[in-house]
Amino acid sequence: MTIYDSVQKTKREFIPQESGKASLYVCGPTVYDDAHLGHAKSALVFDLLTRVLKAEGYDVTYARNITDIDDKIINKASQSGKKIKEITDFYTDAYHEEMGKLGVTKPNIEPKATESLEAMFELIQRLLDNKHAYKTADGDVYFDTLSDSEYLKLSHRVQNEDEKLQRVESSAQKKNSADFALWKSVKDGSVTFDSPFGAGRPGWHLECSAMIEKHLAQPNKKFAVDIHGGGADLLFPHHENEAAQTRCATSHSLANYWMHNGFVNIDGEKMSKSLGNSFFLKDALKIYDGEVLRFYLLSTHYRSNFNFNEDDLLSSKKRLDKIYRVKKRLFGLSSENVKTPFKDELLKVLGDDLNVSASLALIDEMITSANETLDTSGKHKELKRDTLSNLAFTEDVLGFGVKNPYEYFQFGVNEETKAKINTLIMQRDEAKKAKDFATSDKLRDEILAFGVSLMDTAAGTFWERV
RNA sequence: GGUGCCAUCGCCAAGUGGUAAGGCCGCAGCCUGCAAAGCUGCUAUCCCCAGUUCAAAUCUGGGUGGCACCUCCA
Repeated sequence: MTIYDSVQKTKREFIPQESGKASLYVCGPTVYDDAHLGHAKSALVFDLLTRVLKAEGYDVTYARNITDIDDKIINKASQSGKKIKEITDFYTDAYHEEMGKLGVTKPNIEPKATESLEAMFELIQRLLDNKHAYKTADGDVYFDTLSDSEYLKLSHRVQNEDEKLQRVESSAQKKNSADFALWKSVKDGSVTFDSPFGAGRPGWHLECSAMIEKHLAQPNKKFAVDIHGGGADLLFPHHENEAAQTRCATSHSLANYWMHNGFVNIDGEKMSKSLGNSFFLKDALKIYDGEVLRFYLLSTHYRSNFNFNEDDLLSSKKRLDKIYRVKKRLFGLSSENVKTPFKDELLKVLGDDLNVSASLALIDEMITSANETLDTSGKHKELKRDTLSNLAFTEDVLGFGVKNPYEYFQFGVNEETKAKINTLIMQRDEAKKAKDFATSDKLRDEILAFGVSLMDTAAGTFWERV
């Protein structure tokens, strides 16, 4: 497959370091608040990537971290009076639950910062030993950006000379304004971790480098991982700094391929707390089926910025509905795995840097063609078999159409309402049989008032939530 | 100010040199007791200007208009 490498800024054929295996590391959430649509987008994109890699036959090792040491977490703890772990556990659980609803497959490895401190210490020590890091009088440890000739090559940034040579006269005692903390000394008695460098907290960038070394990297390889992913905003400074640390502390570079997903905006504006327009997943999931959100968020190319908009979401839902309607037409038939041209084509377009749009066009064509044939009389045994197999493949690779179709269409309708609707449908059927259309139409209006639509089919009358 | 990205039908959105995928909406028809669903048909020459080429939405230059990063951020 080909992958757009956001560092080389070009599409590159994916060639893993170890034949048949692919390693992927993605920056996960800092668990101090509810996950929003942006977190969902990132998780979905890399979930899709792992699914496609697996479908192409790769043995994928996928790691996504949980940042559970962070100033924001500590602030939240001191403000709320709750314990750190109470907060991080709560948001970690919530994250897992919400991602599950979006159909995001769990990573193979999900390291936490608090469980990776030893690896961080080791990395810091190596950087101190080889003079890529220094201690300040305050007890902080900084990475010396001037010591790394490759610094800023990743993000293609230029630092002007004045800025570069500017000595920072603050209490931090940084040599250079671009230097970043590997270890922050904390003396006020608040949350600290013991380390060979004194009590304090690790720098954010260090986490990822350390976890990659600990869980994924093989020392004799040129790159620590095949692919490193994350949100577009992480390229600088986060990934730049990660790459610098790994490059200077180990014998290999951090990643061979870099992938960055675009941002999610709400009605044209960036989500932010100051604008008060953050769309949290927990709220979105109350209104929309998780799979609808999955479909919508993945419907645009991962590198583009995504503008979340309710009208577009509804048109995405209608598209997903079509998958479920054909599933309904074939419901209950046993499926078998057969080779079809559709599968090859689907994998081909998804293998082109995850061209989801092209894959959706293929799915729509496949469904239309199946419906067209099913509309004509006949058994169509082979078509049914192939369509079921195609749908199963779509479920595996894209995660679309994984639910029971009847339950999908009844999302958000409570049992009491379902019972009422079913009673009314039975009454309407009797009226229809008696050709009492005035009554049956009146009953239909009553049913439609529940916010559902009705479909009379050969197999009976079905309803869907509108 | 520095760096970079983008501009395709009413809306969403593929396509990076050979003559515009797909979806939503809309219109017409088939089907239906009537609907709904499904199916069929119809709907763009690709922001502007100049250039390269036998050939450009796709390459180059200029312009206009959006956006992102440069501070924590998916």
